[in-house]
Amino acid sequence: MARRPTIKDIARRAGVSESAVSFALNGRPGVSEQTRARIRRVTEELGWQPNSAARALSGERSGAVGLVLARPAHTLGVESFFLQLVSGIQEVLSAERIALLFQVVEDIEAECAVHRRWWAERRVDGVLVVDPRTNDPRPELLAGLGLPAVLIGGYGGEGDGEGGDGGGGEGPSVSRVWADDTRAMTEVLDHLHGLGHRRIVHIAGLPGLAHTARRVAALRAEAERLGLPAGQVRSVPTDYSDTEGAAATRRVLAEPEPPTALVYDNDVMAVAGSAVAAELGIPVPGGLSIVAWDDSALCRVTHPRLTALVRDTAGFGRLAAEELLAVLAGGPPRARESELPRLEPRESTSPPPAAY
Amino acid sequence: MARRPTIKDIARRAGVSESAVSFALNGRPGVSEQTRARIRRVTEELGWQPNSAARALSGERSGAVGLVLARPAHTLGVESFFLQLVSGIQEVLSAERIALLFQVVEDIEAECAVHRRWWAERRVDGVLVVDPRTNDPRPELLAGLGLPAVLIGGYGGEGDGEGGDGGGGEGPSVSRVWADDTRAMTEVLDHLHGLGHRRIVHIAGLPGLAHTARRVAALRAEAERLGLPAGQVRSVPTDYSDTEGAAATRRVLAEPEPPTALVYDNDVMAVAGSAVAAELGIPVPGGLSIVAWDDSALCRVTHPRLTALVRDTAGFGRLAAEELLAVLAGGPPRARESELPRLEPRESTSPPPAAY
DNA sequence: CAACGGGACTGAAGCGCTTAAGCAACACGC
DNA sequence: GCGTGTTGCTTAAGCGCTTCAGTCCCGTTG
Repeated sequence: MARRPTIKDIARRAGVSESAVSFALNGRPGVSEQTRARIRRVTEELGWQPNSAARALSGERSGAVGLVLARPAHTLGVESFFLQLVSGIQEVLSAERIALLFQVVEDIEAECAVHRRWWAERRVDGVLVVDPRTNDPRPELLAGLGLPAVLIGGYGGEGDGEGGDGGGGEGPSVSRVWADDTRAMTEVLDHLHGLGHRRIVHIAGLPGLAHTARRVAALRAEAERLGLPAGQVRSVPTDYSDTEGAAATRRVLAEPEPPTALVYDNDVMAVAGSAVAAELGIPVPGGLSIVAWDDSALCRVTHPRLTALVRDTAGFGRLAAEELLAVLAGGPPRARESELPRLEPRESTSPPPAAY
Repeated sequence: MARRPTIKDIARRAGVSESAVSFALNGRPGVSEQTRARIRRVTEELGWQPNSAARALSGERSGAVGLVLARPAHTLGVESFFLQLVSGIQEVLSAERIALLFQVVEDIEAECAVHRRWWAERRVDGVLVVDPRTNDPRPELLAGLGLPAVLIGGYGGEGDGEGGDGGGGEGPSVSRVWADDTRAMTEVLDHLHGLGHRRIVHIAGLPGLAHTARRVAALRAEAERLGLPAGQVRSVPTDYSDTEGAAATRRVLAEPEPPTALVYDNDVMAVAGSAVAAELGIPVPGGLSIVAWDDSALCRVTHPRLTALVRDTAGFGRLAAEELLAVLAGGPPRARESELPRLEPRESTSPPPAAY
């Protein structure tokens, strides 16, 4: 086990003081180019890397950011969304040598506790917050702690919210990156309506999540605009799991006037739903059209392949990480919109059955 | 933004020295029970938490462990395995207030670089290593750095390997937790053989991974024992992706004498394969039996539901985390076996078609 | 009754780094 | 010749914690 060199070792070898080394390596003025070059050479030779703890202790920066995933264990795992997001986030972070602390917890209370702890322990310089909710306690908590944060998937133009901080009323009080679910949902509905569908059910995700609320609202608004009564076009809530997705599908398909098209809030439920249709002997898309929100391998492995709303999840993660870096650098809170999800038509959508 | 209290604040409020506080809070002797109680009370009041950087700097422990996932981006995401594993790991770690640093990278060289960096920066006290390979460079690297590690999914009783360290030749040179893939594969094959299948193809995962090699070897050995020629029972490699899983399925089903049963090395490929069968009009299980290695929601959402090898992945994670804690506490390297994967028969397996 | 032992606590150093302040050497202008 | 900068470095303090070597006081003991 090799001993790790410190700046003291570098200083000795280069014949200068420790602070000269620190200045040189951090690109600050006060060292001649010549000396700087020599110090850098010695550093290379010794393979020195800054001790993160020492840096954190003096520099007040831990060089790490945190991300908590609050999901009940049974809904974990089958979502492609998450790892893609993380991999995008890390592309940006690791270029800046920032580490990612990751924690999985059961619920949002536990998540808040983790944030408090990280803050108190000075473990992280900032956090990324996923799955924003309606009445989300987290922005307020984080603002209170002064822990820089970026909300991933928040916003819908709903204003600066929690008040106080900003003063002016201009811009959001906490940074966010978001996708325009409202417009995406509108487009999906228009697409299905254009194909001739009039009875459409949206198998929604967890009701408490902000984007679920926005999709539900968008569906209702667009249905109204198209003159479709609420009984024919509506949303039903689930917990995102395959189980509830399948159950909801079974339920609505058993109605006297079943829908001719289903829009699922994630890929897992869409696949589960298409299996239910197969089981019931309902042909897809002949007897039922299916759209999945979020694309993944899943949508491509079913038969027929599922029409899906594709988005660049890794890109979304990159955007979020960039935004967090901007906040850490002292930038003002912003809301940045990612590109609009794109509807990728595959074999699971077609005009409704003629009988209708 | 509240200022975070330090032991100095506690010391002042409790009327003792900082070192008394440190002793009291760390449960060391040298403080009376009375004083200790008082210090604890003040600590509670102030809501103090140790500054992790300061602790790391003096105590030589960072209070964090690392986990790197080296996967090309396109195979990321649809695996339930991973998040389940992490959630199990964290159940154990967070009870000990140990943070998890998580990093996703493209390949194993990048992973090694991350380990080196974490070590040099003293970011982590130890690491968890997933996806062990044949000729894996990581155990040697980590042993060289003196970075405590636990291999997840390694071993098969292949001995202590890399030599040197242990001296005695007793026990492995690095800790591992493992599942007995060999026996599991044997059981799967026996099950299929018992049903009457004689032509069986194993759609394997990445050839470089140690457990793939073990499963392949186990398949061959058991086929031999059962007197089945290598042409009839064999493995074909893939990269675990749905695409290659589907392609391999298509390929073997197009052969003049196609297999009557397929064993997939993960759930995603199994689902993709069952979609290919549907597309080709081959009934499952009537015309083709399918077994998935690793269960997840996926296996339950297809129609028919897939017979799968179930294992307690979160439990596996817990075991790994516990083992890492043991290593950090100075324990000797051990190989701990997790419970044997259990074959959960569902509707995708049956006797082969009578025609055969 | 002085010497001793030990429990309870304090002081100070040190982990590896950053950074404010200090200082020597030199150039410049008047 | 002397102030006034500048440049290029050093010294020292400090981040919050741990830990080791003392110190002090009190009860024992020969």
